[in-house]
Amino acid sequence: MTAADELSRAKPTARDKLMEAALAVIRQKGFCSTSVDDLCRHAGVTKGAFFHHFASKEALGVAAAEHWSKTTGAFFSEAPYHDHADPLDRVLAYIDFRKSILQGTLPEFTCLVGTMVQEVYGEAEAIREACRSSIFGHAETLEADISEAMAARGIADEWSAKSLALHTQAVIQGAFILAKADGRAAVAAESIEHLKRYVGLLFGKPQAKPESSSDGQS
Amino acid sequence: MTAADELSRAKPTARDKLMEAALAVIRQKGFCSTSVDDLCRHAGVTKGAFFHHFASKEALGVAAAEHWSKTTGAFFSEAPYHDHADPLDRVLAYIDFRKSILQGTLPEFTCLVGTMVQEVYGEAEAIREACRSSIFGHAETLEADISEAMAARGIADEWSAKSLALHTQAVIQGAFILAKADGRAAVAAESIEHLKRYVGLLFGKPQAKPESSSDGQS
DNA sequence: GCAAACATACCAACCGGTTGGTATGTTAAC
DNA sequence: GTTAACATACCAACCGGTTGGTATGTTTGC
Repeated sequence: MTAADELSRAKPTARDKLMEAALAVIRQKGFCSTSVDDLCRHAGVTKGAFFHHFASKEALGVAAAEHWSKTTGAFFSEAPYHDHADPLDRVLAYIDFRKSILQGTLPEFTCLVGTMVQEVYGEAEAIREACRSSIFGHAETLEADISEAMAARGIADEWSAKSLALHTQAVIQGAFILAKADGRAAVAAESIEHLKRYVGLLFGKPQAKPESSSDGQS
Repeated sequence: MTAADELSRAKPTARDKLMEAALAVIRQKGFCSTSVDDLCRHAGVTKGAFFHHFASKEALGVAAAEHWSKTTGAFFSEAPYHDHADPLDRVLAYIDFRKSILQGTLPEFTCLVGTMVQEVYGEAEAIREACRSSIFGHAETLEADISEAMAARGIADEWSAKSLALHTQAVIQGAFILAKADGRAAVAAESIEHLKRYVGLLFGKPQAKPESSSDGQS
């Protein structure tokens, strides 16, 4: 039995509890408004434990961004949108999936690293870089499907697979901001629908009613 | 001579200086990381002056959002993109304009209210509402042109002028986040290009090379 | 096998500095 | 001479971070 097995199975360490607390509290209150005491209280650990595991609050921010990348990476890699045979269908299903997970309260579905990087990009370089890596890394998981879809349809336009992948992330991040401003998720869902329509138009897919997407082969 | 004339012309009051400081400092450091002392120092006024004009830091945040609405509202209403005869050209020119002002450092061209609302949406209801009003109000200035363009082309799809106007703001806000994460503006410009391509495709505009846009009439 | 030596995980109390905010002036305009 | 516009001095609470210390392994020498 490895150490990692033991950690993940039975007894969560103070570090584990602090990571979980960080995702929840920072998404609700933001990074700056979240004090170290807040995190310790929420995690049920003491300040001594906090600074045993993290050299500073900024170090926790970096760790939280990396933890976010890991957990969301696993979440998306196991999601069902990869099952489509056609690469374009996979991209469109990804967008549908992003829309479908806009459920619950705002802190539950908004993005930790998008929130953090907006706050600290100018002050905490290490956090900025960790957030960049998370967002751009996630975008890269889309790039292959987009490239494949472009090749299958002989598309070689003025836009690249990479830029379209990043654009999807921009739309999603922007949708979160509008949702936070509006206090509800509906406006975010509509923006993601526009994104899906855009990708469909780019690849010459006939515009269909959003309800019936069963005949996915183009 | 009105009071407003006097304010804007000769001697800026402590309030004016604090508003100007708020735009600069909050866009650089974020709302929470900006202390009242920071603002006073940057504005060259004392704390007494601050709390003479604002009941609290939150009240300054609300005032800053309203000031932002006012100044950017004037900036955009005077911008040249309104000059096109065709309403679609006005919308496309607006998007071009948004792309063209991605100049200088990040705090210089990013959005104050988009930054603030992401930080405080759950904690400071008054600020959230002021930011919402700023973003959604700006989107409304696009709605008329979009509606007109839809009517001129007989478009009545599953999407509304309002939702497209809000989508443009989502893309722009999301582009700012990616730019902050990346530390450079280029990624934002590419996302805004995607937005322009989307609007063009929505309205059946033939996709043209971005260089030659002289024959704007469709 | 077992104990000394060391490492890890965690805790309660505390520290100096900063925070938003206040109480009490002083100055200048009408 | 009253009122709005500022300045000075100050406060209690909170901030990130440090301290000395304990409990519980883990390794190593013999």
